[in-house]
Amino acid sequence: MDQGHALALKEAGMKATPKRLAILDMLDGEHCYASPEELWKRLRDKFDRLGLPTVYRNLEELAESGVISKVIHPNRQLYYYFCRNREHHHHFVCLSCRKVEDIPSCGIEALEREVIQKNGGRVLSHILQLNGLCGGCAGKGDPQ
Amino acid sequence: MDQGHALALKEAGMKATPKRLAILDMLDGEHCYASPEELWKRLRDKFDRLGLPTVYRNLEELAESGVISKVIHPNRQLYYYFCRNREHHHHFVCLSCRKVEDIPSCGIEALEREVIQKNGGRVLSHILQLNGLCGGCAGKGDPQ
DNA sequence: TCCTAAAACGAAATGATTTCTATTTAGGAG
DNA sequence: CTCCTAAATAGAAATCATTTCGTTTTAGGA
Repeated sequence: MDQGHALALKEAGMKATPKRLAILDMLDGEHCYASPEELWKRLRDKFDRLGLPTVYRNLEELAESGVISKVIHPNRQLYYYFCRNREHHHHFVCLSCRKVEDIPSCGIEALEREVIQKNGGRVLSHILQLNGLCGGCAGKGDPQ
Repeated sequence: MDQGHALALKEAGMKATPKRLAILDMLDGEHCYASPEELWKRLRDKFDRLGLPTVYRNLEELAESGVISKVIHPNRQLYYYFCRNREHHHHFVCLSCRKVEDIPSCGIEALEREVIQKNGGRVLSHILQLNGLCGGCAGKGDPQ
């Protein structure tokens, strides 16, 4: 159990409960995104009781406070990814093996300024994500 | 009924059925994205019979063939938008009034090349969308 | 005009996600 | 080290947007 995670939770104003830490630990160390149910199934044997809603709730709270990030998936189900990179960045996600690579820079802030200058208004958030096949999966058939 | 829509459907290899055209017509002329159910409710009185699944199916098919585009919404429900701009581009969507503005250029192709060069693999699609409040909605309270 | 694949119907199913109420717990205060 | 309280969890049940299915209708080329 990474002590740094407890710290990250404290900074996010969240209690460092064992289950919350376990969820975070499980996401960490993977280079893949995972669904709530998958994480739940893998964590069940670590706890005598662990509800699926607890996993859903924690993942959502962690994403909201920026500790983990959401993946936008074509099947529109929820997937989450833990990223050590604390800088603002984006992801290239493999639709086959679920590997996630960081995208270095995006220059999207300039785009935001341009849009606001032209249309007015306010940009609250942006989504930038590349979907595809990672180096290992490309050429090994279609994505699942 | 815009005759151009029938043509667009033909080009997409889809039959120009009255309902499909009506869905397309309704989306056209708006600068807002709409949900399947909203479109269905507004179209019901134009037809003695119109099933909600029909609206869902058509919107999905139209989006798949590139005639309309999907909006990625924080509530993860489906929304669609008709865009006259046939060039590759992206959108700034207002989370309050649902207005959609085109984003001129994105330079994302260069980013794709950069990512592939670094990590290998293949980019199948990308998502770029700005979420916020349009000029009219900014400063009028929080988004719904 | 015919024919056939495509489209539409609509009731029913689906299933991921959320809600709800009661119970437990983390962690700051004393 | 206790207490206390807000926060977190359990788990069953509900939700509800979306999809499926088998049947009927229709667009549009032959």
